[in-house]
Amino acid sequence: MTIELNNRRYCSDLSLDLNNQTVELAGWVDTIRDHGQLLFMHLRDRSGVVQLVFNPEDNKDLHHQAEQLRSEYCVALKGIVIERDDEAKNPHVPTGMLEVHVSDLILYNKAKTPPFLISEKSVAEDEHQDFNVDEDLRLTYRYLDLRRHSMQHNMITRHKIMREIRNYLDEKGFIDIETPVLTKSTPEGARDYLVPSRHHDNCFYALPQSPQMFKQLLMVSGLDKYYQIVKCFRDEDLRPNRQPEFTQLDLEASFIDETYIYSLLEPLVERVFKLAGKSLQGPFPHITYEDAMNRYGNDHPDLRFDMTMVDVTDLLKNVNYKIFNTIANNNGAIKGIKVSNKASEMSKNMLQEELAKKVVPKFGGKGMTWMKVIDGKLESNIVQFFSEQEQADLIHALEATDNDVLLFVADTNKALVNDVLGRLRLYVGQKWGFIDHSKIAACWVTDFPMFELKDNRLNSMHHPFTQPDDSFMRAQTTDDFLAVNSRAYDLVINGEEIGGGSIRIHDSDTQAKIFQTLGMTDDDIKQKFGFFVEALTYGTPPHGGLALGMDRLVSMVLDTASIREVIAFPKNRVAFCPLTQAPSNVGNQQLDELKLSCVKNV
RNA sequence: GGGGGCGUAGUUCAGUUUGGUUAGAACGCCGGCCUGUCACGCCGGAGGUCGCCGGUUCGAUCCCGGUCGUCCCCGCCA
Repeated sequence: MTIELNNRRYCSDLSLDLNNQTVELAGWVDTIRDHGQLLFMHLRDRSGVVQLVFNPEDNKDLHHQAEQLRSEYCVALKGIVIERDDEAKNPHVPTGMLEVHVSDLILYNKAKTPPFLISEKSVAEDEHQDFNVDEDLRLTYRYLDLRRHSMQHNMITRHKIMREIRNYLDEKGFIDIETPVLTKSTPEGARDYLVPSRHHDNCFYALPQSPQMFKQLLMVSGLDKYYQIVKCFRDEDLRPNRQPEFTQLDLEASFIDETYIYSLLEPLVERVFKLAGKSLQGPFPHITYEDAMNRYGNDHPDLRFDMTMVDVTDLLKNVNYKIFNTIANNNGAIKGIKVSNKASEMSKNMLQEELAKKVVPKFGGKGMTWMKVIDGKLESNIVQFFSEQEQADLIHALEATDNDVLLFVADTNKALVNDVLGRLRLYVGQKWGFIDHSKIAACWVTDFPMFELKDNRLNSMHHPFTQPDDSFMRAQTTDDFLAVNSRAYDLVINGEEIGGGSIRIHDSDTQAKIFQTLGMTDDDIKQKFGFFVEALTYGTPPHGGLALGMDRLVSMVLDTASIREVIAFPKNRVAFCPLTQAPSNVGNQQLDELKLSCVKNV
């Protein structure tokens, strides 16, 4: 028997408009409910499920055939759409008002019992019901994991986001141009993945950490507006939200400034989140790097809640509390956050034993001081060391009112105070319900330092092609250079860095001085960036761009636990693919051709 | 590279505290019954190298050492 499938429909396309009509469907057996005579089944395809009915009174042979079916068997069928009786309708399933009375059935393939349950039962109420299976097992059988409805939803949404981005950038005049994957190793940044060359002895390609130099070369070429959704590779240790290969939206444009980038990206981000029914409005707030560090303790502030850090060092220069006094008078910092309206809920025991003694030390802090605001006065285990004036100053500085809790971190190392208190802010915000998870809070972080000290040497904070501010060409000393800001910007959403970019250097004098400042010799430059510096001398336009981490963005839009949920075939935590067993050994013949040999480490 | 957690049935987990006869549950799977189920129900059944190697012991899933795998935190990620 054959069933004509060119007009087949998806399960969730079925509606009462098709009542009493014949339809063709194809997919996998999702669930079976066998009543001995009447046999119900859910058929699943990528759109969802629909209930099939086999009644032996209608067709005994067919019913017998259907009784042989098991979960995950691949089938096609022909049947009539029938509206269910009212009491038999299932409001939890989108097609629950109807069912298909099957007349013809083809079994394409049986299936072994899968290593984990694929059916998600189509229970709409808790769509994110627990799917708790070891991730390596899921990755080993990823093709079955991807048969699950929620994974298909993730993949389909990812596709829609990519399509939205391409449409938008096309509207804006951007051209999609591919850049090489086999390319040149760059000395800066992350570790490169290397590919040995068979044609050139002792030579290696590197997989791109990003198409950075190529996209700038495209601007030299006059292509003007470029974008690409492209894989990038970095051989660093993995983290939950990090993969050795990941996808970036990479874009670059000429004759533009920061304002152009902001106004280009903001509607794009809005449209992307709108695909998942989430709204946010531009313009996104701007916050300088310095502000972000001082008020939030990191350069990727979570603006979904307030609780900003306040510096009270100057108020406590004469305080009797010895720890604070020493720190305040030795160039240290004392900073606090206000936990609004939680004094009655946060017990002294929790504040002291949990936060001060366990949580804060885990964040690298030496200690934490807490105070509660009760009847306009401060209460804590150390409040007697603070004068009335100092107490009033603290309440005023943190704009505290009754039932607030103030948490302070102090250290002679100012950067440490920002770091520890920033982490504490996030911890408290999370644990005590200050984060509104329905909210999308985006911002631009700007005015990054151009350089940072790394192993006591000047190092590019963003990358060496970033345009510095005007003070750079005058700068001489290390301190001068450290004071230079760059024209870089990061896009931060809900406390996560989603992307970043900069206005680039377009004249070779500035570029040369940057390389020089970074301690690179002429030979270094020539060998590593020679072609690039040369290119800058042929009429380079002013230009700039940005790259967005697409895996993180999609993961955020879909609210998944990790980026691996939005990547079809990810690597696991140790950069291994349990499905293909990559990376793996290769034969000696392959190694010989590459003139490589493995040094066994015994 | 440093620190920590975990590894028991196809899956998710109990059990190990205090070593002791036959290692359990739920779901899944197989068989039987069942005409309106949709987490169908009822009855029955199969299914285990307790990650691996070694040690202690009369005896090890349990204690100790090592090893492998995996997850988390820090370093790292221009």
